[in-house]
Amino acid sequence: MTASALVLKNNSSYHHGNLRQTLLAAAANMIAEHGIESLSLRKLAEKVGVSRTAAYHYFQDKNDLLCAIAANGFRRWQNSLDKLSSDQLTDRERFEQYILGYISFATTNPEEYELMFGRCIWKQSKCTPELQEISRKIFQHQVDMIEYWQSTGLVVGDNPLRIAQIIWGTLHGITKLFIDGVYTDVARAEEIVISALPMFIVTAD
Amino acid sequence: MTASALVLKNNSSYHHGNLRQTLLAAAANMIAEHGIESLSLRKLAEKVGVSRTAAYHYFQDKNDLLCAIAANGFRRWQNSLDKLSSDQLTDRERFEQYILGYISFATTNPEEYELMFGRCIWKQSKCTPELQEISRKIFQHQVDMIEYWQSTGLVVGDNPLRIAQIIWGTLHGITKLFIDGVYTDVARAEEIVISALPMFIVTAD
DNA sequence: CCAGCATTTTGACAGTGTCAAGATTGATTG
DNA sequence: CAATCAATCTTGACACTGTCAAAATGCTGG
Repeated sequence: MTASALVLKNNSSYHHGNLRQTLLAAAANMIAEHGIESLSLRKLAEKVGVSRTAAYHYFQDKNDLLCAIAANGFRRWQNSLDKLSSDQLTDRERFEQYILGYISFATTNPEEYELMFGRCIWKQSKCTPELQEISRKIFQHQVDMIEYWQSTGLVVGDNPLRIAQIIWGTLHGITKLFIDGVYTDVARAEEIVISALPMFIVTAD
Repeated sequence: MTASALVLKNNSSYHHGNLRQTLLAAAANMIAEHGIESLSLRKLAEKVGVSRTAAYHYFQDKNDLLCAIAANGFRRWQNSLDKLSSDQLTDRERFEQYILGYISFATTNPEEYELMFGRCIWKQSKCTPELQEISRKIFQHQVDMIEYWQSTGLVVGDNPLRIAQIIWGTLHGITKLFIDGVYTDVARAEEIVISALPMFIVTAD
């Protein structure tokens, strides 16, 4: 049993402490450091100081664990969005901050982003009900935001859903070209997306 | 040795015939049918009727095989682009056909597209020189096309490279949201991208 | 104190990529 | 034509993976 495991252990009642939280935190760390594909349940168990199959009492399988991490990611993204609405900004400033915040979130947590919006979870429809719920809520929230900006005349187009899909698609695409390594210099993502802004805004700069 | 292996075998000189081509074709089929992540060298070998490690004489490792498949994909995409240039079209028609062709290519060969533009190959810089070469050429070709359309006043913006990156990002993003399963109805990809067209074209419809 | 239950471990299995060493076989050369 | 050679393919082995069944552990309520 490692020292770090002992540190994480003492705050709760049962055998190992709250293993579920510990596993989630450790897994998120490992993913952020070494990428999704190099996370194995066995290495995770060893790092936490627990047996190979201990995680199976809290997660149905590996996919279930990944969904839980993704759900946490959506919660953090939700917080960013909430903080954005509470800031005192003009509509235009808020729109720009939304765009920049999206890129910032994705590029500073690329592996978490991949988990949230990538094929790993969504492709084979192995999406947890919890994840389904929270992600659907956030997708809707984003559509609502853009619909609002459109209704005030800030954002172009006449079909609210469509323009929301296009803007999201653009953000997602530029983001992924960078974090997947097709483009190498991640720092440029923000520049590019700023250049794209005028295409979405009605009044020219 | 299975019957299908015998069929594939007789056309060439050596032991198994041209195993390299056979492996590439079979692997591409398996990937197209069941997805990248469910392709294993062992299942592939069995399907071709050959031993587990036979492929290692033609490919350094699994990644090398995937790169070869991706390179083939780029060659097919290159052909589409060449065919597009030879068609007798106005600039605007050609631009629209390029956009639609991109979506069409990606949605009819989603797994190949994922291989060509996804993290699997590019992320850990395990990109073959051959793949590096051909992909770089095509990326440049696409940038050149958009630069030309911009020089004729068809496409918006003042920085050619930037607008090329943005257009590609939008295409890539919308594509990936669909083929990764975040959006479920792939048929809608084309509609969305058509709605996005006016944003890139100078004169309104 | 002990029965029961939540929690964790051990053992096992099938599957994976890949390496080292051996077997096969078509081509080449004496 | 036969012996050698090198290209080609197979066998054996290893470490690693996810996951299941069964056993062991240890806290908690009666």
